[in-house]
Amino acid sequence: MSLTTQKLFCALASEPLRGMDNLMKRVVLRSYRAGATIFAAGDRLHDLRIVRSGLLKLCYVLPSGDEWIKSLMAEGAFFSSIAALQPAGEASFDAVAIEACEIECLPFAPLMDLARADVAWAGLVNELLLAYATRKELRERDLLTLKPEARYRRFAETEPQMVGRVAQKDLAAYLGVTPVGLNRIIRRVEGKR
Amino acid sequence: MSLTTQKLFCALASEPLRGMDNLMKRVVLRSYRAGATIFAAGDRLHDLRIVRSGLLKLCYVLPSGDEWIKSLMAEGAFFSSIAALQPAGEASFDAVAIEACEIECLPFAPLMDLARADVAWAGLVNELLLAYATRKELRERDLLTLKPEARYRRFAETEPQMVGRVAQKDLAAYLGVTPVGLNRIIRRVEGKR
DNA sequence: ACATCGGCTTAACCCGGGTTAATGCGCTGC
DNA sequence: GCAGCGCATTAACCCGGGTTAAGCCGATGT
Repeated sequence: MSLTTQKLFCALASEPLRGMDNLMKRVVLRSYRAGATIFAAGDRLHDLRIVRSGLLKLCYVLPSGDEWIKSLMAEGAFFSSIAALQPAGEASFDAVAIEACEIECLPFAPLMDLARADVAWAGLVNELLLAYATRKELRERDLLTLKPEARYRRFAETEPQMVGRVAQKDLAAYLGVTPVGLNRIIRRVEGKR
Repeated sequence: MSLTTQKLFCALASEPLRGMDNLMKRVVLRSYRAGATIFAAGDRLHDLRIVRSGLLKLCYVLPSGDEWIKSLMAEGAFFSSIAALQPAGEASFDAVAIEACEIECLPFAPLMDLARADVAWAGLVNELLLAYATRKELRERDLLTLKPEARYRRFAETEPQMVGRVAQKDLAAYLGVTPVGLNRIIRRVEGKR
């Protein structure tokens, strides 16, 4: 079977990776229905997760009950909890399926064993972290320098296919506005056509 | 001489690092006066930079001339441009000294050579990226889930020594409000004592 | 001593998004 | 078919921060 994980790794790696086939045997495929919780804040994660199909959200739920979406992950994306890499680390956010999802789960342990023994694998882990850091950096930039309306415009431009896939309230939580606020923005922006 | 860079690496490394002394010989110390530009958006960076003393800001300057501060870096912090790690990458932000700074510059090339040859060094690079990603993640979270006033409160609580070190306009640019707006917030918050 | 300049303070007005609430619509389950 | 629920829509009102502008204060240079 052809794994999305393997495609991802091959695309990121700058050198051939020995032991790929053995590692791929450790991948477990899990399925979730739309709305299902994939993991919750406080959980210990022991694997890297790669989206084979579907769409999910990573979200912070505040004590007040408000939900803010950290990221939206679609086919080909990978996620986990950075904190969970630390020995005593727990996820600080929830992962919830928006559409039905198939997730490939690759345990950290054998990946880290390879990375500790083989510089090519260590390089791959590096690329994964680099890709992650780059994503966070772009998002930080948008949140810092753009107002809500500009954030919506950019999202609609750069990820048009996503606009139809996520509920408006989720998009609002992702952009950092309330659902009512986003609805107003959409009406205003789309009205100008 | 004792390098901040070496202390940082030893603190992050999980295994002994062979060749540390040789690498440290490649470190160049640079000094900047307050207000000096350390690098500008568009520059190619070829080194990792570690703050030995002083305080600086990394900032996006928009076409409109508005400046937003991505991060504040004080003694012991390290920075560079993630984009600059890519072959054709340029920094997307400016680095400007707030106080007079001494910066240790460590060229990427010998560090990457070590990382490609020695898994212990690859592990260190991993830790550096991990620390960076964690920082970005926390900031993203604050920007997404907190309103300006709450961001100021958190900053004043978690980094009280910084409040006196940075100009109010810089703190405003860091928190994502205008100087006038921040001044209002401070008056409001401090008034409640 | 004086002029200059940048940053802080304050005030007045504006506006975008928050809040609350009512309405309608489509989906699900019975 | 019908009840119920969650989400989108719309409206009214509120408020925090943006904008503009004026005055002030301290540091700097002459």
